[in-house]
Amino acid sequence: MVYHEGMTRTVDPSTKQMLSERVHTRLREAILRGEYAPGEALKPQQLAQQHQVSLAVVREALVLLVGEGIAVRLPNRGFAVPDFSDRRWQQIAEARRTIEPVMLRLAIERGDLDWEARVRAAHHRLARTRPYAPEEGEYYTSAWSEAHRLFHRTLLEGCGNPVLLDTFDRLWTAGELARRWSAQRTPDRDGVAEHRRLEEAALARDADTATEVLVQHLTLTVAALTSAPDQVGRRS
Amino acid sequence: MVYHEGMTRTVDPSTKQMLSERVHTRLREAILRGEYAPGEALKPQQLAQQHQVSLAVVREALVLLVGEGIAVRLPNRGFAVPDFSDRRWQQIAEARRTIEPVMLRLAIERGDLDWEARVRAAHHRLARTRPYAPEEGEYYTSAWSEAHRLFHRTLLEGCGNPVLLDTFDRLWTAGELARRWSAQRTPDRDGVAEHRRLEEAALARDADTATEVLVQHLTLTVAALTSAPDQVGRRS
DNA sequence: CTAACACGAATAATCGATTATTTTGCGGAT
DNA sequence: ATCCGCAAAATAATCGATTATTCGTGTTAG
Repeated sequence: MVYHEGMTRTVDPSTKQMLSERVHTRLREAILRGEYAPGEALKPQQLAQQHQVSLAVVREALVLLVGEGIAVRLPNRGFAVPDFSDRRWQQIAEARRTIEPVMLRLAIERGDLDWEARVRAAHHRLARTRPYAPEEGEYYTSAWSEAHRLFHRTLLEGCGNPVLLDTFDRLWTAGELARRWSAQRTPDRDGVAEHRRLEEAALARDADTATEVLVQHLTLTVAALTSAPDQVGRRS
Repeated sequence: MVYHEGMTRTVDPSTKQMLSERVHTRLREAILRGEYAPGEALKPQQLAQQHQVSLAVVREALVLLVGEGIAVRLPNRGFAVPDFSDRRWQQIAEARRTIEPVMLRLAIERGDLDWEARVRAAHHRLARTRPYAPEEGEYYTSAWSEAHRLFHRTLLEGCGNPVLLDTFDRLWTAGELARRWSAQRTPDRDGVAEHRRLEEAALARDADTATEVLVQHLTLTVAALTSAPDQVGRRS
């Protein structure tokens, strides 16, 4: 009796992922990267050909994206990238202003030494990452965006509640998507100082100051982006 | 040339729904109704046969459920109902205690006359619906559960922020799922009085009292269900 | 007797093709 | 010239079947 050598015991870890997961991840990144216009249709056939997979796989990935709020679905009319309005972006920002300060209080109250260390690490990484790539110019670098997200998330991770952190993740993703298409580009604000003050207040367990800085941080961002073009354009 | 009579111009609104949506809804209700054990596998083949649809449809519905947190997926191992632990249930309850009071403050601050009217209507409906069906005994009636959800949601709808309300919906659903399998049954607490006090404080625009009552409402529920059997069993 | 292995059955994931719906383009009537 | 209605094409939704992976079972080497 022949024992075949090509046993499926040892599998290549790189190819060891579901097709739909891979397509989902790639699509997610593409949308978040802004490679699609707001409202643009996501056509299964085109995507299937583009990614060399079947319709079912693409469809699965798209449904997953809908669940995440990164795509929308119109019955019998296919999938599309959501076209978030400025209004939507303000709503997301308000939701963050509503939820994150309370989470931060919990985190400051409960965070342990490991949390403190991770906050310092995340802040260091953020502070040492250049926000803009001079050559690319367009927008934040992906490295900075990720460091930014991780700093805010790490800060809140002290609360120790995965349900709340999941809520944060959702809001952050929605915000990234909406921010990309909002009317204004991000102004040159001193985000660096704000982040440092946030870190210091949190590690000093000064909840009042920390939440105040956080609210201001979130308010300034959205205000500068949408409702106060005067500040940016300096009219008259 | 023959013009076929069965033109698709006039469509029956009842059958005018995507198959996957219908299966998704039915599955969702079945799971929330507790027809599956925690951790039980959701087998596509079985469900496809049961609902008289193809695998792809069931699969789509299941992916959608995963996105909602009502099902989990293990790569190459299929779908299953999540087995929420008591710990998870406490985390969800804490998340609600964290988020909902702030939302309620917003609602009380912003709610208009229409909101007031809807709050009264929702409370009336809740108060006049019998929580338990004597014959069924097992659990809350679905009518009461829905009225309960709608009362809490209507109360928060005054905030006018769909993003926050979406967050509420998620937490509520997760809570319903987790509560069903938590160790304790719901004790005979005077939820009726709590709801009335909540309504009154909200309509009186008394944010402090309202949030206090809400926090207590949420705390008592989870405490009675999980961490304080003493209160229920009255030991010694 | 234990434990690892091979084999077969069950189930998950994927695919290619079919059916149903919407969109598009054309022709005719007002 | 514009609008309405009917095909034809495009695209979405669904299906049945194929391939890949895991799980259960019996067998055999140690």
